[in-house]
Amino acid sequence: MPKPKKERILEEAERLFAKRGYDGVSLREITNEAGVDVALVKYHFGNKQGLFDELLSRRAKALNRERSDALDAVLERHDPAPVEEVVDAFTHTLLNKVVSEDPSWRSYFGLLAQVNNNPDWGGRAMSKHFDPLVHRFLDALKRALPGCDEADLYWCYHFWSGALTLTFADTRRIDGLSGGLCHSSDFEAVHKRLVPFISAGFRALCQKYEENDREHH
Amino acid sequence: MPKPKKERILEEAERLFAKRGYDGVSLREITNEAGVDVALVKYHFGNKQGLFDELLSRRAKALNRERSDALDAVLERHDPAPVEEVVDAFTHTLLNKVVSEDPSWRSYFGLLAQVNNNPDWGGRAMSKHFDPLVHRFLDALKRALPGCDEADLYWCYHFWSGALTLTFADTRRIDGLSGGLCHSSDFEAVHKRLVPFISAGFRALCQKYEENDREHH
DNA sequence: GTCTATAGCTTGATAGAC
DNA sequence: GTCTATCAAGCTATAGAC
Repeated sequence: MPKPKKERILEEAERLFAKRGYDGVSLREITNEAGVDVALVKYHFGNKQGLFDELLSRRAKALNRERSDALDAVLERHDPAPVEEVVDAFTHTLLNKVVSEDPSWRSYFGLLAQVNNNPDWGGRAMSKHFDPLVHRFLDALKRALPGCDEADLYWCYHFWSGALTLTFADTRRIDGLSGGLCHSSDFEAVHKRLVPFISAGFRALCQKYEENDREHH
Repeated sequence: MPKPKKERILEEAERLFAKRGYDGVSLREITNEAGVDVALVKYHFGNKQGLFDELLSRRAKALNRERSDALDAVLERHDPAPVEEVVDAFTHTLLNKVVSEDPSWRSYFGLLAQVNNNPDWGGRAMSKHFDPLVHRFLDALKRALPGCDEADLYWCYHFWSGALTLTFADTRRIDGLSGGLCHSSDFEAVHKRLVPFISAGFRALCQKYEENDREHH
């Protein structure tokens, strides 16, 4: 039994939008790749924007639940939890999906990279789907970093988000820059490094008191 | 004396491409905003891609020299220089231009944000214009972080680049996320926080030995 | 659900007059 | 350098048959 055509449209659209952005792909290209007729886009999704919105939201729900559960698991072990564990709970789920599962997740994150950096409507779209979850994580980080300034916390998340989405954009720039030493699509390498990098940033900006009474200037 | 039309095209193109990306803007929209005829694009730049390339390169040269000079100034004072000073020399120049000078620099950095996150040809374009400069900075950081792993260094730069360009994309997401506490276009606020954030990340991943013989585990 | 057929418009590009 | 005029191709969207 072949895949439903609606599903084929979604898959190809996800793949192509991730590569070239909303305006860089036409409906005809999507439907040609999917082997279906253009008119089906109207039938199933209303129009191009409707197709795109459907792409964004269909995976967001499951993803949010999964990451929320990951945070719960950390907080059950200890609350306040160490910065590293909270950061890892946020990032872990994404990078795991990219490495091991269904390759269409990779397209989805590429899509999010496009949206996150879109100055026109990307901010609103990201907020709509992910801000409630982000607030949960920032609350946990706030407890991990007592006395921290709220604005610092939000800016740290901003830097984190930028580092993460550039990774998912998979531009292959680092391949050349590093002379072949690193690879843009080596998400295991990122996984190993992103959590300590970001955690150190949070601590540097937001950690007002050392945990122990060790001497420090 | 009115501005040359060639200049007006460049200005409007920069502004619009920064907002909506290469495929999101038509030549007619650019030339309408500039109050000139479409055919002038062909005359001055050959075609749409030629116009875009000209936008990328015309400011890159001056920018690279300025940042290279900033690095020289730091290294003259001390080599190896502290991580913070090297990171600051890279970032300082950009953020200064955005805060105080000609508003078109802001458009230019918005453009770079689009390019840096473009999976299709963005990596190549960024490399072409900026990799030599980046290598100079990474060399300085390598000396500041003796014994560090090269791959770690490149990935740190990658995270840095993502954080910086999401800032320049100016998506206004942080405005809503923070409930109005932070503003996407508040580059002074970023300036204050980006350098310590990124420096801490570099140290966390790349610093193999403490500078003093202070006790640590 | 799926297709044919097409309307109506915009796109990038360009030849040629001035 | 600048404009008028136009082209061929592409686009999204949709009405209507099956």
